[in-house]
Amino acid sequence: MEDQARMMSGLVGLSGLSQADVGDHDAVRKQHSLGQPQQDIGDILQQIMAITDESLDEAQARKHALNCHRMKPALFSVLCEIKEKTVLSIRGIQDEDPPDPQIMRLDNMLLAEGVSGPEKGGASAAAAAAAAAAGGSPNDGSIEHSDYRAKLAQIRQIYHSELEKYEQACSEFTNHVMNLLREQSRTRPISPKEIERMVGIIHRKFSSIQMQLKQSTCEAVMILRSRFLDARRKRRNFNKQATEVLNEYFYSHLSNPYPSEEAKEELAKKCAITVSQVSNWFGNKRIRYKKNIGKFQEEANLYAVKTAVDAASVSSQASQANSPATPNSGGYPAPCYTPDGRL
DNA sequence: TTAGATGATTGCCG
DNA sequence: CGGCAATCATCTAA
Repeated sequence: MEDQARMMSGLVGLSGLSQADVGDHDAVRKQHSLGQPQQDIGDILQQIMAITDESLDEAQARKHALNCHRMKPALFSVLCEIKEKTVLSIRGIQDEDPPDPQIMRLDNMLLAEGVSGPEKGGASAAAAAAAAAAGGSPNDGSIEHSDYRAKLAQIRQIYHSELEKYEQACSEFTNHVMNLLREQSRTRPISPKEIERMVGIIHRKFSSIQMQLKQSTCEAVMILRSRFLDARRKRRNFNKQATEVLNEYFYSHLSNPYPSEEAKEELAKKCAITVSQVSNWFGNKRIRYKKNIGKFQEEANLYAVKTAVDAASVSSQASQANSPATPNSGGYPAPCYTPDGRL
């Protein structure tokens, strides 16, 4: 009966019940002041429970006494064993997961984009070079290039500072928990193995947070890339001189406006654009000219005259007869190109 | 703000 | 693979 009362009083601190609800306070006090704990486990438990009822100094003294008790290590290991067999064994199984393939994928991508790799790495330079090669005149290209690099550097900086913050928070928290558990292991059955396991759990939690960071960084990089590498979004009209050169070629080869590979290269060099841009231009030009020859008539005449004048000036023979109003009179190919008229 | 111009892309064909 | 046709996305002049 007395034992029961002791146990009940011990529970008071934990359950929040009032002393009046569980029994005679003075009787309990008397038990506490009995001095050295008895050798049976029930007494030790009782004392552990009773700690909550005592003042801090008293509690510390009692805690120390408990720690020094010769039964303590045995009891501790038994309780740890019991705990291990029940809760932790269940948890232990699901904790053993292999390295996440998702996070490896994200890591690889960030490395490839030059975000997580070494500063100013080759990867980012390569990506920027690809951006420059993707389109636009060299001038615009270099502007986009530096803009792209700046944005990428910004993303990289945010990524690294966030990562550092997470790592710091993780290690701080881990230390805190470890200290707490070590401290509590003096009064609770917490084995080093369990502490280790807890650290593992914390690390997993933080790495899942890190994965979110990596994921959002990847997204940001993808958006950046799509914005800068999709040339359609950053289309620049060719400069006047380039258009002039291309038109000259087109109208002076109206009967067969299909420049050879060499001619394309030549034109590309003259216009400071890529060969594929030349191809695009001719493809667009042919289709649009064909669709509406009338609309291009004036332009055709203009370039016919232009070419004629150029040729005439080379032969140092004035061609006064030619004027925009009287086109196709210089012996140059008339705008006779038709869809079927491809020679 | 908007219509037309224009460079790029995509899908298909021979 | 080169070219055509349709279409997209952006630029530009009015």
